[in-house]
Amino acid sequence: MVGTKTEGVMRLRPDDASALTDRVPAVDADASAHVVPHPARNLATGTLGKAFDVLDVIALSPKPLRFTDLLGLVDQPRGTLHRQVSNLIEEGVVLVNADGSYAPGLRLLKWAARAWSQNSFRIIAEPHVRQLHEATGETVHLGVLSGLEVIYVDKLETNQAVRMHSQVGNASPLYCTGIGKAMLALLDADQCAQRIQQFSYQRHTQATLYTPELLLAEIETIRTQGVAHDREEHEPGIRCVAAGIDGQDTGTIAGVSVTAPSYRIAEDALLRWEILVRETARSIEADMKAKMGPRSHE
Amino acid sequence: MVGTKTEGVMRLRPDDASALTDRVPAVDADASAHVVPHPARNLATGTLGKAFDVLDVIALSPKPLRFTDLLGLVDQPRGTLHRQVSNLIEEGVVLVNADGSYAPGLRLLKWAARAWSQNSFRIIAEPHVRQLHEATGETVHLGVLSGLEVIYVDKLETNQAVRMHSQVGNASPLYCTGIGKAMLALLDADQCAQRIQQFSYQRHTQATLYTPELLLAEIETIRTQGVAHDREEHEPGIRCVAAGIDGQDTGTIAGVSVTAPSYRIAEDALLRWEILVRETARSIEADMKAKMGPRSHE
DNA sequence: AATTGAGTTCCATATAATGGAACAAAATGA
DNA sequence: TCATTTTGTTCCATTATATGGAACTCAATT
Repeated sequence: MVGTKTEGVMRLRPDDASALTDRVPAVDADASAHVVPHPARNLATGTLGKAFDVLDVIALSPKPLRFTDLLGLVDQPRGTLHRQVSNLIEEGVVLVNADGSYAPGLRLLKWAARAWSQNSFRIIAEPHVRQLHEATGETVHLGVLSGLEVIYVDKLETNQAVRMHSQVGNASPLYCTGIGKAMLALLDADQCAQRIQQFSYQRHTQATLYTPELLLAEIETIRTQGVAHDREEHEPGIRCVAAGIDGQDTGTIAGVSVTAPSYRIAEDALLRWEILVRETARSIEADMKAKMGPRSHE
Repeated sequence: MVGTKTEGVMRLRPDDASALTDRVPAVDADASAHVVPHPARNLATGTLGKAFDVLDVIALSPKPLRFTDLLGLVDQPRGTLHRQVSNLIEEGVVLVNADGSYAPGLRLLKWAARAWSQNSFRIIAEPHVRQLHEATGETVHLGVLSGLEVIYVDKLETNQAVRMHSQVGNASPLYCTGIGKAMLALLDADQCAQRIQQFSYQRHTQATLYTPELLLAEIETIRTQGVAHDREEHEPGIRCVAAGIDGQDTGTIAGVSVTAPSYRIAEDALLRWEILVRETARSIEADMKAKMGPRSHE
């Protein structure tokens, strides 16, 4: 019986990419960085795949899209696209704004609330993540590999703020985040290489590893060290230490990390984190083995 | 409508209530919902509708379902259902647990995070909701009408607890919640009557209005008073005062509420809340009118 | 070894999605 | 103001896709 005592609680926050606080200047001052399409899209197989493809474009677009905008982003004839969107609207997963632009619908919230609260990996990992948070006193993330991205499923913030935010459900690229790189290092050569090819690299900061070569070398290092560092590669001024979690026969690949602003991190803290984060990852793996068992198929 | 008891251990929530009592409401496999936007479920139109129907059953089930369980809940032949589920899995919206049971997938989180953060109604309502929270010092909910349910899109809790929880995305029935009843009172006679017929009533508490007649009378009262009361009709010991929000030509029907445990509510507070909640609803409506404009099409 | 139950695959058929083109409705602009 | 373009919507013969009954595999049970 895995996770019989779920806390049906999900916290969402507006997409504020900053891993840390609101004081981060946000690199995306230049809109051009954001305009870049949607990196991790499925190759639409079947009717369902195509519909989700459209939903993806609508949901993941940084700006509201109207019909013609969509038409430019999705490779579909007008009539077809129109019907696909109509269906999505009728199903409540897409809604139409006042100006005719589309947005993802609230029906998705309901599904997601369940997806989060029922997720057995997250449930198993939670106590370990909390322990890491208490041990370090810094922000801790828990993320899961999904395609070319890491999807965050939990976050414990250094609670200095009055309100506690979370960015559950937000996604980041693999190549410029600690958890992302740690997960890549866990994949077998093929899987890893394949993804490294597919990324559409962007220099989020000066330190971003923005070529397959740089990334491959980094991942080699991560493999030997067992931890990954994000040295302000995603957000300026933000560092993190992460470790990958290999779900083995459960099929889950995930990661944990500790994050903090660079100026606050002492050398010895960094070392201590490496150990703690690695231990946390190992504990979670052990717990998964004990509580989840092998996956039956696929 | 939710355990605001901060003791953190015995938190009961709509979702996991069934984890304890195994009466299993068994996913309302009822009904012939037609005209309503996206009804609870059923009458799957097109391939997409059928797929979402399956997803709904998987996501909304109180207990993990394996293939044969699903087969009993969805009206589809084996071969068909198998392919539908396979497609959902391939698309990442359904995942397979270790024991072969299905669960909603994490891809939904990403969509939902966007749906929430982009939702213009929620954005407009937020400052008003926060103001109400500050004025009352009690838990405040913001919910939107979706089919036969209210989906909560925001929640400000009385922050006595260390961790702040939210149940964004959770859904509750219309007939036994303050916001739900307030929204019903806002609908035109047809829409209202239609839903009142479709509900599958359950006596959540002693006070639950569990027949169409009781409910209709209540709604009449709500119409004249402009506020709805939840007198421990959903959760024992929990009361709330709610007001409906009529989005007019935006098509949105929503509601706000103030919630607290019965023992803590003084008579004068109740009166004060009625006024504050109603004012909040009116302010949100005004803001919507100003900032959203009419919807272009159905 | 025989039997049941759960899950998966196959494939002729029916059904639903497709997409080009014609149509309607706003927005533009001269 | 009316013509013109842009944007969104509908139609329908064609084609691709989903359908579902049946046969099959693989474990558990007896």
